[in-house]
Amino acid sequence: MVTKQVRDAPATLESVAALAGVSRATAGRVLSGATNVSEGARTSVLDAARQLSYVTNQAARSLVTRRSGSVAFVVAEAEDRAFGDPFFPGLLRGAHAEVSAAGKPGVRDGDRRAGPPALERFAAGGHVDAAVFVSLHGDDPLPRTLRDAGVPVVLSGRPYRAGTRFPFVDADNEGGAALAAHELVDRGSRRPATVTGPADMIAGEDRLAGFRRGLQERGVALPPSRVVAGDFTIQSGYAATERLLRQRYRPDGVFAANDQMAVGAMQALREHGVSVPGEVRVVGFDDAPLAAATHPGLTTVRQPVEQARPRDGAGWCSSLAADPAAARGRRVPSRVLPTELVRRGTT
Amino acid sequence: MVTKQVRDAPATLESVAALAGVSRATAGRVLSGATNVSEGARTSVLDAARQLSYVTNQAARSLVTRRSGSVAFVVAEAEDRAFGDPFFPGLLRGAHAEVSAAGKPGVRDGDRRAGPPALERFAAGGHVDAAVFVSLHGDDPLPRTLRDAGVPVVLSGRPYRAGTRFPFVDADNEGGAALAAHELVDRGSRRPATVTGPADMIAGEDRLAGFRRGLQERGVALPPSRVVAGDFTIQSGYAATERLLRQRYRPDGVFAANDQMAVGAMQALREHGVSVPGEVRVVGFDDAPLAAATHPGLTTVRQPVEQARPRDGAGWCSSLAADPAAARGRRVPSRVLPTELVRRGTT
DNA sequence: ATGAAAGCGCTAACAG
DNA sequence: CTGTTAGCGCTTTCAT
Repeated sequence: MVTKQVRDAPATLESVAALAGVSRATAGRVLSGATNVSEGARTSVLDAARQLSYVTNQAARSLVTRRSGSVAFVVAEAEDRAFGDPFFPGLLRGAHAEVSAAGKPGVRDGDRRAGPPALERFAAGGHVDAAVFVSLHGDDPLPRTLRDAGVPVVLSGRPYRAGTRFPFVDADNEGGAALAAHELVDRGSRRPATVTGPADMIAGEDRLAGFRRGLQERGVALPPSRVVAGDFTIQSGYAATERLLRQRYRPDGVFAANDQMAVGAMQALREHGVSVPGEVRVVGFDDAPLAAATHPGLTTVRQPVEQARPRDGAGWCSSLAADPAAARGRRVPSRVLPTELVRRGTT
Repeated sequence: MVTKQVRDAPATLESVAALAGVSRATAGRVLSGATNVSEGARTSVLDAARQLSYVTNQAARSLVTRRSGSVAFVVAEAEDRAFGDPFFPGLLRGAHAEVSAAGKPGVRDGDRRAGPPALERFAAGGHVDAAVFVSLHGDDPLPRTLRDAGVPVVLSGRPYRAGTRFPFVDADNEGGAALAAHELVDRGSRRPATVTGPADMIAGEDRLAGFRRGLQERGVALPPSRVVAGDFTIQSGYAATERLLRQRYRPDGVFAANDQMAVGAMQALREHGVSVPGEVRVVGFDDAPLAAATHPGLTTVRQPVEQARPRDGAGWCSSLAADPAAARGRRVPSRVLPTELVRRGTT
């Protein structure tokens, strides 16, 4: 007597082929979408596959194709900040959307706590077809290491050292910050100030540079006393703003390099009895969910972190994920995404 | 002339064995940490491996062991909320910490947007050793589907239907909410109100139940008019609180079912000129980073979402990840993690 | 258009 | 303790 073993024996190409009455090769052709198969064979294979609820064994496939079908999402960030920053999940989400749109089953997200060696081995071990680096600090060697190991690498955010020619995708931080400067001045601020991001992050630097340029274009000065350092947290925005308020000539405008810090700034302002936007105007950066939730709503610079990506088949990790071979060979072009001012109540 | 091909030919067990002068089997034993190998063999294999910078090919290994070494992290959540909620990255991070501590290389995170069939196929295709479900709504069928497909499943959060016996890990939402009720009353509130979470999330229900119980224990009533619905967003907390403030007898205490809503509540209160904690006391839930950043600091109920996990070798996905075979066979015990009140300035 | 056959790199018996 | 021998399930020439 023959017993059907459903649970214990997952369907294989072999079994599907048998049921369909064709060879394993043909079954494989059908299931991997080759064109040169007769109609008859195709339908019977497809039927058999459905009947056996066949799913292709990725390990076996990877073994021969030398592709894993997933891309690493590496967060090179102090633990607390990465996960605390609302910005980061958006990126993850965008990556997801793109990758799955490209027909890849999932994103593999790495973590640096295990230490570079672990990650390196992981990536080099054929686990991933490519790696996306997010929120890089300073001059991290890991991207280079991976690239040297043959893994295509894309950076989210402009690389710190101009020398290392990695393809990247970034928002136009510089241009967006200039927009913020214009807004502040055009609304009447004459003594604008800024709360910067951490010095080792290129996004922070770019935003400061852009803010400087924007003010200059409007003929407004930015003395060093009105540039205070933050680190992208709410608390740092609060503290930096308090420092600003202690000055003899209080600023009448604050550009915070991200929304978190802008929220902290608003709290400090409110507690010191300073009206927003009456006495001090505030502009943030990112257009995080938080920005729409403050009262008054925070005017901010939107970057298309996730919104723009799913619609955009051309760039970023989608190009990587969709065709690792191409990425491996050709250059993936870098892209700078446009930013725009979202005017709410704080200006 | 012989040319060394470093890049194009990744080292295999074969090549390592050859260089070390042993058989492939012995090399394999060494590299997978078997004990029954002579010192001599061990060192020469290790040397050869280092020299060739050998990394084991996971696909090949998976093919034979039928293990992938990764666990799925499935977020069954309305897109916006999952990624907007600061709570969620914490979970991801906790999962990461546990899984990598257990020697697994990474977490595979799934997404439901591709649709259940895709995810199902993915998980059933031998891609993952287990699946962790996060933030389940209502009575989602997917966990059952996966379990039926032979994938061990663990739920983060108590399952909606008591009937389905899935192992889960959850915070003591009920107990924590009772703590919040006690705090409010003990600090002087006599007309406490609550902003609830969405009705289809068990955590929201549990918190409401716990709040009810806590008040009852203090002999304080909770009329239906002081129970308003929110959906865990800042905005909903703001709106719900405004509704509360329009009532004839204003509440003198608000328990929001999460910190986001508590922040919204504080905004509404402030805008209506209501002092916190002077006229109205506020308590949140989660102890999100946001809670420490408000002014005054938000009193809230902390749940050990991530903190407790890495230290705790026994539970949750660590047990899954560390030993999928055991999980597949035996029951993974469910666990309810303790909550505690974090007193800041709003009570 | 289809089948047969040869591995991909690894692990797991099984002998020695 | 070590080597030999089989495959895991799939893709891919190469014939047919």
